[in-house]
Amino acid sequence: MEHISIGDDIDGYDPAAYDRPSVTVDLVLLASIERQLHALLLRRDQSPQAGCWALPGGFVAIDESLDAAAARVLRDKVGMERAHLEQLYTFGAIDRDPRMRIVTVAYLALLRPEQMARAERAGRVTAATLVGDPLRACNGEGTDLSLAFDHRAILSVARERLRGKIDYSDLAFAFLPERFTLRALQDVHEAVLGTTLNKPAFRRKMLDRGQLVATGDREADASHRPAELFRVRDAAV
Amino acid sequence: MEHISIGDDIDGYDPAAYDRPSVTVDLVLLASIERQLHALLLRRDQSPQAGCWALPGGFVAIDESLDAAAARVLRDKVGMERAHLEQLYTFGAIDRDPRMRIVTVAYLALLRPEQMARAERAGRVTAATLVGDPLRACNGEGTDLSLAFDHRAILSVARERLRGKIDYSDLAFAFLPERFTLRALQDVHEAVLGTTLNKPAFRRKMLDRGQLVATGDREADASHRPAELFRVRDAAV
DNA sequence: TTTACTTATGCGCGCGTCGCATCTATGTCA
DNA sequence: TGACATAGATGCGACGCGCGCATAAGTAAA
Repeated sequence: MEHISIGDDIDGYDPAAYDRPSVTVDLVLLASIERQLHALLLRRDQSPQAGCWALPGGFVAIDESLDAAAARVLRDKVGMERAHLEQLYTFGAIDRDPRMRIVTVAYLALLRPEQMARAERAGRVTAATLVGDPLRACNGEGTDLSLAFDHRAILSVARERLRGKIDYSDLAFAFLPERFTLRALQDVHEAVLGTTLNKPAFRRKMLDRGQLVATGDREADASHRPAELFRVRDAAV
Repeated sequence: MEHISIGDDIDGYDPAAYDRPSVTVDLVLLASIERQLHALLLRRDQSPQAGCWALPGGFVAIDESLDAAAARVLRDKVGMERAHLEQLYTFGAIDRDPRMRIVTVAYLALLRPEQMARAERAGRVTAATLVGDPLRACNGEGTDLSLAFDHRAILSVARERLRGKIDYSDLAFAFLPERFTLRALQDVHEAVLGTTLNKPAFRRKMLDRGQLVATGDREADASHRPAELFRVRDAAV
């Protein structure tokens, strides 16, 4: 084993000479349901942090890109084929995992309500509601869930990222089916921002943006006047 | 060596059992000089990509956080003690480095002009101008520099990040000395955005924000009416 | 069929922001 | 002392956006 300082240049560096961090990806899977943000979590049954809730994650293989690893975890651990995936932030504190040194690249995955419901029915993950500031994760009964490792911080960063991007990007549409009402779009914005918005102003802003196309059809199930269904102009999402 | 699939849970995983990516940090060191963005680059003298220009970087040690690694590279490779450091994005394509599989966490470091000049005088790094869209790196004579690996993509992401954040964060002040004129602040914004801005509107917006404090002093060297010097209210930056 | 209720949709007012043009102030330099 | 360059202030107009209100369009109950 050569003696090359870790501070030396990459050129001439022997990758086997030094211990290196492991690299994982963790997925923050979010959906907007009933004007609230929900995240999919796994209940840990092993030590450490048994009984705590964790984000789905997995190691990055040597022959696999970060994006590919995120897609694989989405497929294998959540049972989902496609979703709006976007890199969020990389967490690399020394003691963030007590078992070994792990650097994790967090990804954000935005789901439609039926995707989240289907993943939950598959039984490997459970949806939790994200509320409050600072962020808490609650189950259906409203009791707080304790989160494993630094996953509460990861969820907080995810929510902050959403809040910062929602009103100038088209990421809100990733939470919605292909055809949706303006009310549903506003619900997504309110769930992400945690506030209420002015309806006529929201309506105008969205329509003036030129990104929405009216389909002429209307929602079917409503017990009131049915709203018009829109879709996104480009094949965004 | 046990046979645990890379897709298995982290629990019960032997970190020595599989090849893992190496983790590095790369630093995008930027300054705003004469209404243009400049970046500090290292000229590679070894294969691969000898003669190309690269970002300063280094491996992340096993007992070192990502932020600490970035600070260490800043100190050891650039000779700089303190700077506004902020994580940018993590690049993990399989073939981004031909020597080995490397996942790199890119950091953004914002420098004041005299910091960049001092680092350049130290002789290890050279400043290049970032111009155009898509981004190009030019030397003093205006000829393009060829960048190593995926470092052009990293620089592009850095510039995009700056453009997205400059008008709602206080990152512009990291480019400026403690006391500065409104004209200098506007120059920073124009360098980052690559556009020209309206002077009275910019002035009003900045002053109305309540973040600036007038010092009462004025710049000294001007061959015209000297502008007032301001500073940031909080010890931001 | 009528009536009450709920929600969608459209219209108009007012405020604050921002771009633009213009004017004044204050320094240097010939 | 006057030309010149830039700082700094002010006023006008367009536009975005919050907000209230009127109206339309459905359902459900009487």
